[in-house]
Amino acid sequence: MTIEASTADQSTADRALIVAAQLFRTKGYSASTTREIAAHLGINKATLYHHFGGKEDLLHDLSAESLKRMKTDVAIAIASETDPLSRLRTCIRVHVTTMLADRDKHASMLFELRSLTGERAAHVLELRDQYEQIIRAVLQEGQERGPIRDDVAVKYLALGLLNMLNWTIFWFEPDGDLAPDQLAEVLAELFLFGAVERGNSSDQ
Amino acid sequence: MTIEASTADQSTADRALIVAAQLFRTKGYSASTTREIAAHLGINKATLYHHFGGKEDLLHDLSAESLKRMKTDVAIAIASETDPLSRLRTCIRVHVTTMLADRDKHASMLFELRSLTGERAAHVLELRDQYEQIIRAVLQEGQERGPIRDDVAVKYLALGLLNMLNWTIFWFEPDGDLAPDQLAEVLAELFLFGAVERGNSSDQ
DNA sequence: GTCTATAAAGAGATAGAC
DNA sequence: GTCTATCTCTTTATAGAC
Repeated sequence: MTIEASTADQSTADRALIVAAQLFRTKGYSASTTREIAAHLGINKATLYHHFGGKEDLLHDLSAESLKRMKTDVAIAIASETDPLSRLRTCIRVHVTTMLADRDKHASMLFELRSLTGERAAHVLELRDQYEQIIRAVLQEGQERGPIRDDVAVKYLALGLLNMLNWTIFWFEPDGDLAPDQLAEVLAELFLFGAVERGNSSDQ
Repeated sequence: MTIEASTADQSTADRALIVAAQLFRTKGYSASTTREIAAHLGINKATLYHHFGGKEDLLHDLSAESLKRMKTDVAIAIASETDPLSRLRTCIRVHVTTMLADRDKHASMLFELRSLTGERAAHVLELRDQYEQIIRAVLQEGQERGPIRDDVAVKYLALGLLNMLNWTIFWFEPDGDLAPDQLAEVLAELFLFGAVERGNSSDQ
């Protein structure tokens, strides 16, 4: 397993987060050891503790990094869209592409959140809630000023949307037949317009 | 934590799977110990090894149980439906209700599949593939004989559908405002007809 | 900032009596 | 089928030299 590729001119701390994320996504947080992480970094186990207080800090830091990136990317992207539907489409596209641009960190955050405790857990949960609030606001705007149906509560629109988008990180293969932005397009199309053909009398 | 509730007249092996599933879902497979499982069962650690070859057997057995139940329930339910769209609706409803009826085992299967190795992994993956083939067949039939759009490949329809349904097990709260069959209805509505209002000129 | 060495605890699993 | 007792290995984390 070659993990260290293209982490040359980064600090040891940054490289540690990259390596940890890859291990956490593949084997899970609990099954990954600080020994492995140090080995992949080419440093001694003890050296890792100079950069981080402990194993859980690695998970906290990479999770926080993942969510902050998500919040920033999506917030910037939707700021330049005025039409509610375009804004939602942009939201979906950036969510998927940002997520898949760093699969390891985002998957680790999504799957291993339960392994965080105390203040570290609280902080990451807070960041997650802030991000989801952005999504819910876009959906609500779509109901009030756009074509989004209002017979389904925003809560469940957001639930369905995040289900569809987040779980993708499990299945996505970088060498598959769709690039991240193409996959995002398919998922947006499916979420917005549904699996049943439009314009037919068979609706509902 | 009271786990042992309502496992009275079951074999020790069955009770062990129930207890293991609850721990695996909550803390993850790797972070759960055979000591904890035995403690919740009220038996000694060593006794567990009379019923199972090892910790991984617990995960394998409960995962296989989860998938076999899913396959059986869905296969029986769709057999009595002839209309392609009704069949898909039924598929979604049974998937969600069966899954949520035993959250612990299904969530453990979904999340901890990566912790299985060798033949145990191969067997569970085979069961999962068999189940997904049932879903794909229903979607394909919907394209050929029903109103399901054929501009999105079955592969991605299945991906989007399973994303939306499976991830729900993470968020579902038994004491929430929707019962499993009501939640299934909302998700079916969303997947089939999309988030954008129908019948408007704003489509596409 | 990195190392050697080690502490202290917890893990999965087994032997053998009852 | 269940127990006591224990083995063996691995884990996270720290002390202290360089």
